[in-house]
Amino acid sequence: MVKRATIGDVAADAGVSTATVSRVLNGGAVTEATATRVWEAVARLEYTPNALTRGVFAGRSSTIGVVIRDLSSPFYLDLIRGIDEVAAANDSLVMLANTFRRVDREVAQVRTMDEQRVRGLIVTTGEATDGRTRRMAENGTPCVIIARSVLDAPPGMHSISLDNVEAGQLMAVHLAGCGRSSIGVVSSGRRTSQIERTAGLRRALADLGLPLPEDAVMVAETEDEVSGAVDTLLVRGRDRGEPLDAIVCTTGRLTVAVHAALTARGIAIPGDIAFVTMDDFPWATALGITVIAQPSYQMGLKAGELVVDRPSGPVELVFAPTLVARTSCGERQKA
Amino acid sequence: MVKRATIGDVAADAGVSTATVSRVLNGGAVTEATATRVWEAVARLEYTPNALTRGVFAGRSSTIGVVIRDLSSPFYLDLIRGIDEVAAANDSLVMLANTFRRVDREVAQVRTMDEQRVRGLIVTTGEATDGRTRRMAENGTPCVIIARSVLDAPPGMHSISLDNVEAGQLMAVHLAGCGRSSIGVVSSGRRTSQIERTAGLRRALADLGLPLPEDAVMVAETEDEVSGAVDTLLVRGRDRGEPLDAIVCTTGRLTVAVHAALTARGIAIPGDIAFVTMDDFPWATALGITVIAQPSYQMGLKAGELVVDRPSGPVELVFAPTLVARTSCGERQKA
DNA sequence: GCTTTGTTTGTAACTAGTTACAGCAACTAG
DNA sequence: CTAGTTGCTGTAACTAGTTACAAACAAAGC
Repeated sequence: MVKRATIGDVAADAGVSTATVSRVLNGGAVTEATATRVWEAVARLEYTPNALTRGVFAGRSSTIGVVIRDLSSPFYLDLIRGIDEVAAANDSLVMLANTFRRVDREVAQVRTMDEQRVRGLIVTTGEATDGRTRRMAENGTPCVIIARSVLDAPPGMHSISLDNVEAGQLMAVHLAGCGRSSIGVVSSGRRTSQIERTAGLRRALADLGLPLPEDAVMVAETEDEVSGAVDTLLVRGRDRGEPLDAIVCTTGRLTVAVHAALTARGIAIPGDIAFVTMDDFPWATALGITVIAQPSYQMGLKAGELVVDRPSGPVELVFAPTLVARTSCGERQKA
Repeated sequence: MVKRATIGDVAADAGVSTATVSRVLNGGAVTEATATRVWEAVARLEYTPNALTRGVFAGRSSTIGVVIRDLSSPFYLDLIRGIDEVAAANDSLVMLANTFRRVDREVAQVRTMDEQRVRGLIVTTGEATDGRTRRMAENGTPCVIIARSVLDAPPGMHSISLDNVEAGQLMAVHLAGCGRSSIGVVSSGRRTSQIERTAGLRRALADLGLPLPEDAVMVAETEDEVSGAVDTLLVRGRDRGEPLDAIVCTTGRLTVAVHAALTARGIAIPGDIAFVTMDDFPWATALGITVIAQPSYQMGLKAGELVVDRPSGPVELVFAPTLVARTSCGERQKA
């Protein structure tokens, strides 16, 4: 095993002090002749500076930490792409952690990010990590909370989210416009985003004279629970005397499962039942699925900028959703 | 801005030396009474140890570096999940970099990973980074090259790849079994994996008495080039007097584009043309697309283990592909 | 009661860098 | 010819930890 060259080795090889090598590397005042000799030594010894040591002195590393709940969601993928774009433009790297939707791992990974003294932290975690991110913000590490807003955020603690009420309303108006009136909802749980989307949907539906009964909303935590939830929705609609003519899914994570549950029962989309879901994805076009799209790449860009630019106060950004109409709600095709 | 507590602050607060605090934190010999006082000080000051400083002393950090060419591919997503699994079990984090398929960024990011003194590096880059990864391996940083093999790898430099020839052969046998004889191939370029898959396909086809002409293979570097490539393939087949009855895509990255090109032309799958592609993905079931699946999660697991376990010699692992038959090749359904 | 042994703790050196400050040489100005 | 200024370089202190070594102390053995 070959030992790595240190700045001391380079200094010895070039016949100067470590201070001078450091100055050459970081652009201080040095003679051109000295600089040349140092660069030659760097090349000869294949010197690669130790970013950890640099980080120790600077008080923080140059990497941006990102904690994601579920890497498989296309929303997060585009978000990361946006962050990565900003990171690359600022000589940063992205340190990514996936929590697999487990709270204990969220807490552990945010702590690790803190230990790593990340330049900034972008998280999609729940409230369990708020204590630490708050403290990190106070310690001078900008933190960006994605997909929910934060009460009484201290300076340096930001949030980026979607206007979820608006997302629900867009769905309601679109479904009503397509002549649907008996709607079932598959939601994914207790997160604020889910509740707001359902609330927006319900309010807009009510405004259109189409009340959404409480029992027309089913919660499915995992993909396995989706099939049963869809069944229940179908049965309840029939019992109510208003067989379902539309299914709304309030989370992109369960789109595949809901779609599979419907087709497995031989239900035609949109023939029998209309289908709208959250988050655009590559195959939505091929499948003709109408979705509410989030500007996830833009959100990632903004998150990265908040980390790099370090605005003084807490910043709260809310992005507008857009409806991408395709064919899954029985949309009339343009002639 | 509140300054972070250091080990010195904890020591002062507990009335001991920094050495004792370090011993409490890392499990050295200390009285229970001292340990209690130290832990109380840690809690009181909300002390978070600096992983950078630890890394300086240890000579390396505890994070695993991963450089990915294209985060949007489901193959890489599962690979990362596998790596992350091993990382989590070993108190590591994954530091991820996306190169957006640009060689200059690959080189820069592998260098940054080296500067960060990652515990190990897992890359899906091209040959341009081999010089550095070789050197890193010699310096004691295990490197795992994904999706291609490496000639004369030094100790600590490993490779994990798919049996690409076998993948091509599986496609050939399956298509022939479905009664297809005139096959067009959309490939994505000069990478070894692509060439091997096409070679395997051609060889197995020839064995079955179905030669694959040179001009039945089109290269599409980007998604934009796919539509034109498919057109050319269609025209050439017709000119040859053997209109295409199957299209093979040798990269998962272009699956969406090839599928879209086919459906945009009103070509029915599998009615008019059969379709097989690489890499399984969530929507493949819904769409009935037959694929050659890679055990990407397992590959990630192995990659992570090579980093953590540091076997002495160079290890070369080749995984077997499996064909997941659905309906896109006109498969006979089981009764 | 003294020596031996073992445990706990502190001192100080070490990791690989950065930087404040001082020193020294060369050049300019009086 | 000397004083002041400027520019380059080295010394040494600093970052926040870890650890080898030695010292201190108590308990046990003789």
